[in-house]
Amino acid sequence: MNNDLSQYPRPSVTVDCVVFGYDTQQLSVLLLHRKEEPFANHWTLLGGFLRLDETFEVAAERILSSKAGLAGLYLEQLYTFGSLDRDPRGRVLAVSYFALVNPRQYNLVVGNMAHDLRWCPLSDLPTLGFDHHHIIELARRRLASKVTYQPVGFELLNEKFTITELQDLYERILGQSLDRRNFYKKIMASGILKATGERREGLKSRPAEMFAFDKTRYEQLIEEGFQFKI
Amino acid sequence: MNNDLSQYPRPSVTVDCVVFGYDTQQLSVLLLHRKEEPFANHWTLLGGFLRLDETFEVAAERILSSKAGLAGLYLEQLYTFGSLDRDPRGRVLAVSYFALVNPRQYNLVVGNMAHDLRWCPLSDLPTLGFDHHHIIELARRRLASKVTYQPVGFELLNEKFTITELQDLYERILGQSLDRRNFYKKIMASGILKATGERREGLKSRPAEMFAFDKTRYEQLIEEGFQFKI
DNA sequence: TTTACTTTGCGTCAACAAAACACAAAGTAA
DNA sequence: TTACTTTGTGTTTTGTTGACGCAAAGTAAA
Repeated sequence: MNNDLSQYPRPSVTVDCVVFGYDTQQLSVLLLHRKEEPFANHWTLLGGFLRLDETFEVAAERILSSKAGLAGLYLEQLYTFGSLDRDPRGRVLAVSYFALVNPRQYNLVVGNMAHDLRWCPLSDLPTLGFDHHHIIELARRRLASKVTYQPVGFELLNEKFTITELQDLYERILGQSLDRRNFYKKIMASGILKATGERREGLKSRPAEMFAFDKTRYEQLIEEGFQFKI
Repeated sequence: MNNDLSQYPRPSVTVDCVVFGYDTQQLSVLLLHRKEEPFANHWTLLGGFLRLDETFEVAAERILSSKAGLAGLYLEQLYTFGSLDRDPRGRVLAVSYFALVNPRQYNLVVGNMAHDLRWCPLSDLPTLGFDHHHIIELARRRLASKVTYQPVGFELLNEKFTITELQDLYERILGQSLDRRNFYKKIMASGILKATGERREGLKSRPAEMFAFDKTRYEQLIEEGFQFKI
């Protein structure tokens, strides 16, 4: 290493976000329709160039806010992609993040570049630009593995939800069906939900009790060495 | 995004490697004593600037080879660090990798910059430059979690080893002691070891049988849906 | 108001996996 | 021989998971 950084050629670096949303019983990602080259008229993840005065997280928040009007999301670094040919313009690294959001709690605000912005179901993705298919696939796997040992899924639901709703979300994330009664017992026994007293009304059968994620209790349990697991 | 990359300021990017080694019943990392600023006379991870014509993996191999004479190691991306002040020279991102190596199988070749290069026990690390303490701590946790569901530890041992040696390695990685008999049964039942017929001689008690990791068999088992677990 | 139907909440039981522990066999050291 | 250490295998106890039964609480229709 040398003390003068300017003598080394530097790559461009983008921060690309895989924003997961869950609504009407579907797991989706937020995609943006590009107008400019490269990959004009292709769908891509929300991304942008990292500025030298911001961390990855700050860049991700700027990008999510300016391109979709989203703020304060759960964010986690996923992986950094660096193949030589992933961007036709030259050497561009992508530090990828994944985010979880409840689409009902935010209105999408399309940025001033006026691209089309849309929730696309994971089960039916369009052709994507760059290596974004690859990034989404990795994010999907990471989410599936994460959800089994950390209560992250709640970010995707309304504040109050029924156990059945929670189970449906888990089944979509994991891609497999779970026994309703065992799931119920497991999640209740974990102690991380608090009853709200309310019930989901207006359906054609017995109204289910609604619960909320008890973050304080969860942190307390973690302190005591408890391990969340589904 | 714009088609001309040159208009955006670009960060420098290094690839930094956490090389784990296990020998004489200790888990160590390979560290390099710096002579130049910044952090002259501090110990740091093996790292170097990414070149525009190489992937992270190629860069890691170049760095490990040129600075320590190591080649063909098990490599895995760990995390990308990007805080604003992690390098006093300016904005430098670090794409970190961790590597596993059996110190007995390689002779360290100190690079032509003639730094001091040393295996430092994880339990007794010196003060490190940059945020490398932080990187090592993350790598340590990742290795501990990985070793429970993937047979990666074998990279750290000789080709042939006894079950007791394997258990000692696991105990050091996990930081907890395991029941000898249960460990023995579990690892044998997994089917990923093949007997060599040889025995560890010259000790003061019953000679133990030596085994080798059966990679072919492991891949076959994975194919059948088997899940490795300790 | 009765009956049929759906979904919820809770319980049971068997199968399997993990943790705790007993012990003989195979070597070395005195 | 005897004492000692470590290895390889077995058994028992405990805990967890998966499969499934069923009454309770609601709606819809007769």
